[in-house]
Amino acid sequence: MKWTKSLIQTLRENPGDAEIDSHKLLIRAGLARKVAGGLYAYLPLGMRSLRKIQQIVREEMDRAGALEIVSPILQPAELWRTTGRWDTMGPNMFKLRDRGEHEFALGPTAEEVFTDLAKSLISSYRQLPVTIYQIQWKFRDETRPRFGLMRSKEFLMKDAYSFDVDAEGADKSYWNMYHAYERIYERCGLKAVPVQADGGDMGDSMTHEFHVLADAGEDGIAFCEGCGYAANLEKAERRVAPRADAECPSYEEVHTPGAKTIEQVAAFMGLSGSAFVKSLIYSADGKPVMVCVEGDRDVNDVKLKRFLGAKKVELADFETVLKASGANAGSVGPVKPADASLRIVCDIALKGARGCIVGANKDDYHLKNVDLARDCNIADADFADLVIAREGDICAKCGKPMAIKRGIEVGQVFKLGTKYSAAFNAVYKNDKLEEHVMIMGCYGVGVSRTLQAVIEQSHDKDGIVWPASVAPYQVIVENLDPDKEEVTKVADELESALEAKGIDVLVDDRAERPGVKFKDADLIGFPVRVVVGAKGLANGGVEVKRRDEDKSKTRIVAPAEAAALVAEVLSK
RNA sequence: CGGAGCGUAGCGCAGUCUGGUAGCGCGUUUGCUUCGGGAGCAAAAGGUCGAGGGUUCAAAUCCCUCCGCUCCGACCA
Repeated sequence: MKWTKSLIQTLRENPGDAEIDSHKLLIRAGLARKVAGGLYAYLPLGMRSLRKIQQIVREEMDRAGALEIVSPILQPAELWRTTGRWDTMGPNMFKLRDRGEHEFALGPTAEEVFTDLAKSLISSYRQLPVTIYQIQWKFRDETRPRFGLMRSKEFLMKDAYSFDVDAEGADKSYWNMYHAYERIYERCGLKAVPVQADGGDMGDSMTHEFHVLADAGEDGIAFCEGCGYAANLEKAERRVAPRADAECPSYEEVHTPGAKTIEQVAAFMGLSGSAFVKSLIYSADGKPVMVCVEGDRDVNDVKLKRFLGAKKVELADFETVLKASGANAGSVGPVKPADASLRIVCDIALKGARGCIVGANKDDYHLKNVDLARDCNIADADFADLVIAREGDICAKCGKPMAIKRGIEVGQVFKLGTKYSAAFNAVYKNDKLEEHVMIMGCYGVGVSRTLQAVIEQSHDKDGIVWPASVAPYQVIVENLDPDKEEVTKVADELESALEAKGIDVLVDDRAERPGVKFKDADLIGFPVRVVVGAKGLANGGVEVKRRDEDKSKTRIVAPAEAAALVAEVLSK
């Protein structure tokens, strides 16, 4: 391929609306263009990389024994009503009607469609286990698309669904996909780490997210250096040393006019945040609950939800707060709330806490010298790990401190159990003609997000540094003198020789100055650059350099041997 | 959905406060000179100033309404 015929457009300046490096490079290198907020067109270069990632995913899925199909993007509402998700997915799903007023969704995922298909295709245990997948565009009405392809309204996802006769089989299918994912990311040149995640509505289901570590990542992950435990912040469990607080005298009221937040009260009283107990009124499936954590901690909604066994938890509205505690938010505390029957749950770190400062359940007042056991009505069983893990928290498994890093979620594997198959009555018959519900798993790879994650993980100040496996072209041949026939002849012959070896090559045949061409080559990030110029040819040959190596490593070789050298350099 | 900001040439921006009929850099086209890490000179093309309404002799600029985009937060299989 010749540059002058390739519609490649690079930009000298960063796009004004990009924040993170990978997003800037995506646009500057001419891989994609924004069409509207959260919607992108993949240009020829970006399309080539996207296809390479797809192909890796496809090969590894096939190798794992999964079967590729394609299902409609436009999905009928009735499938979603079967599981109740037409309503529970809420505004995250794009919904529309046809001219006959029939309702449809633009598929945000495809559990329903695949379960329904499996129901119609599978009737016997002899057909199981089976895993089906597709690589298809997905749609989510994100409230806030951002960071280019990282979070967009439309994205390419590989989604797979496994169907098994029993839990043991489902476990096998799960780990089969898990290992396929490890291979996929490795082949994409990505360091993706599996981390444990919360099963959400599926309770304690087994699930792992695959994260590419990057400061620009949207998710926090806790890592234990000691035992290798890795979990996202929603899930990460911590161990807490028992407190040995000294006994304190009876509590007393302190007037704290106008001080609402912990910081304000702390400043008012000249104390640090950790001496405080932060008390929040939550609504759990509509019922108010008070949640107490150390003053400088944040409540983890996911842990709270799981602990309470609730379907939905959210901060209560002001009315509920006032009714439950007797005060407005800012002066709420666990000592004698207005609603005497109010359940109070506490973070485990508060077990045995004495001498604390809490809200007085009376506007503009706090209490000091509170002993939670002595002064509050809290059940022993209502102490649990309820906060978001942070740097230095103690690993629940091994007792070593954990580190917090940021990650980009590029995939997830999930044991679904029978949630969907039961809703659809997707059953098989066993060898005794008895019907059983199939056990399912689902497995996603964000293909377009992976593309950007590669860039985020692999770039420098000059541009992208593509791994050879997913680079738009593996090699760029810089024809520095396209107006000189003898130079062009060498460049074009090299192009043919490389293509004959199955290597993607782009020939930069533009009548630009060398500096412009080198800058563009670095920006786009071709793994190997070959320079063909009159000056070089006169000095013995063409130059071969890897993008990730310094100029000083440049190899000079006779034109006839260049193709072989490029193949060798590329394979390193 | 709450808070903030921005919409002016393909891209990046100035001009808006204090109204007077649109400008800079990059890119594009042409010519000459250059030519190994984003060249120089000269010329040229390219704009419903986000949309609609209002005030005014006159609106990119002031007022109103709407739309779009971005950031922070909430949310996120």
